[in-house]
Amino acid sequence: MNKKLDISSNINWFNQYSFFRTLDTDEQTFLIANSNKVNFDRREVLFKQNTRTSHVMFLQSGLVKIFKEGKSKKRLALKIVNPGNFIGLMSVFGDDIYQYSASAVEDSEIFMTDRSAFLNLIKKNGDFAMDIIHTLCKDGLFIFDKLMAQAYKHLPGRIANVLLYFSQDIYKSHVFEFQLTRKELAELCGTTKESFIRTINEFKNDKIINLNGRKVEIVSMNLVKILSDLG
Amino acid sequence: MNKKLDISSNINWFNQYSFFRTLDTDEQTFLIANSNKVNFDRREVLFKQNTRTSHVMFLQSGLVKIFKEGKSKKRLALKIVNPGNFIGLMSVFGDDIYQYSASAVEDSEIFMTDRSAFLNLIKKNGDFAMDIIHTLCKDGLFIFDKLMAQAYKHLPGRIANVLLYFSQDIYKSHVFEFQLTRKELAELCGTTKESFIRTINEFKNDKIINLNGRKVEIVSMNLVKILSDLG
DNA sequence: ATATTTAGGTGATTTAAATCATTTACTTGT
DNA sequence: ACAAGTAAATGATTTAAATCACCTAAATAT
Repeated sequence: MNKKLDISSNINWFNQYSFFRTLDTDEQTFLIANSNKVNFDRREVLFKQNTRTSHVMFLQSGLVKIFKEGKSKKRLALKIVNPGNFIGLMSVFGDDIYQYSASAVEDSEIFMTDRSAFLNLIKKNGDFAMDIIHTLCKDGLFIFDKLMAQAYKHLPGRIANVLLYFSQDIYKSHVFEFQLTRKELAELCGTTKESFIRTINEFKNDKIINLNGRKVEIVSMNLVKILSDLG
Repeated sequence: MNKKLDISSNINWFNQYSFFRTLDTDEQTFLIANSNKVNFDRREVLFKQNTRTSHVMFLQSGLVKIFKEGKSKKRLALKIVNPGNFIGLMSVFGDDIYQYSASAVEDSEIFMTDRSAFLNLIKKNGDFAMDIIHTLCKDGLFIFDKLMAQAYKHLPGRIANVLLYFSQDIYKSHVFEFQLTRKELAELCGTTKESFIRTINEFKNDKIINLNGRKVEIVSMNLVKILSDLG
């Protein structure tokens, strides 16, 4: 599950991700020397809320869910992480303890870097630091948007948000297949599975989407956007 | 309202704030040379959502409210900024456009730095960059907590949160005076003024707090914590 | 000084969504 | 192939909080 990294074979995939673009060859070599690649199976936990932070994780392939657990097994999913993005940066550099959990939604390859090595690169390379800062800001603004939606949008609006999120950010297609259960989707909308099912089936009955099990087709992107907008 | 800064008189207050601790004398001089001090009166707007970002703002004295405006004049207050903290960093480095507004809750002195000069310091001084990263992470985690509370805590729990927030983070006392109207306090709890008034008056009737206009005394900190915890 | 607006407060009513209960349809493991 | 567990779905009921309507008390403007 955990393997040492060979430098030459890794420099290549580095350059496809904008994050490592700012690192020079020495820095890339240093990063690789202080990292491992770890594979996680679907549903495996990457890290659990309330455990100590240790590594910076970068998703190479697969799909990862970020979620928070509260009292009486209530869960709220924050987002789904796409390949080419960091996982849990906010906790690693914000607290010694993870403030949320992460689990693999699909089989995933994670590039794990020692926290202190990553910190060295940030301190040494200002452009790299700025990329990280930009990402953290974007992430923060995303959460603020979710907070606003949670406070003021009704369920149809929040479900429309999530449909747009999957279609535009995750799968980049108007047809896709959820890799999450209804309960998990409900957690992403900040509601219960029953309410989620009822409301998304109304979308289906109103022919705004086609829904067959986990297969979705957005029939009227326009209506979904209007629903999201009106809240 | 806007005055040029004299270097020698400013180096002093710099050192009382941990943020500028990592800057050497040259960097401090550079920062001051690229900054102005601006005063805002109570209720004046520092920046408005959907306008272009331009400066990094640091609160020297006063109190500032960060809030987002949605459809049909719905507002959600994110937080109250204390002296010694940056205002709107997340938008300045996350987007060209402010994603939220800020207004002075009390008369406030703002130290404003040109975005590009601030960026230079981040790129040049890795420790400074790490401090900024740490702050952004903390801010992000704070919003995530609010999101969780908004999704799963009932109003009494969210009001208890806000009471703890004022008492522990803002005023650092169990007696304090709100500088906000009931409507603004409601916006900080993600509710309406009517619901806020009803619920906080229940706290008063149950002798958990004393409330007289805007004057608050937390009578049983323990009960407030329990209410916050149970949700 | 008086009018007008803004803030604080209360009661009655409605409403969105949670909760509870149960059924049916899939997966997953042995 | 079958049992057992998990996921999806739907109806009935309850509930927290929004909305609506109104009133009083301060604050601000003329």
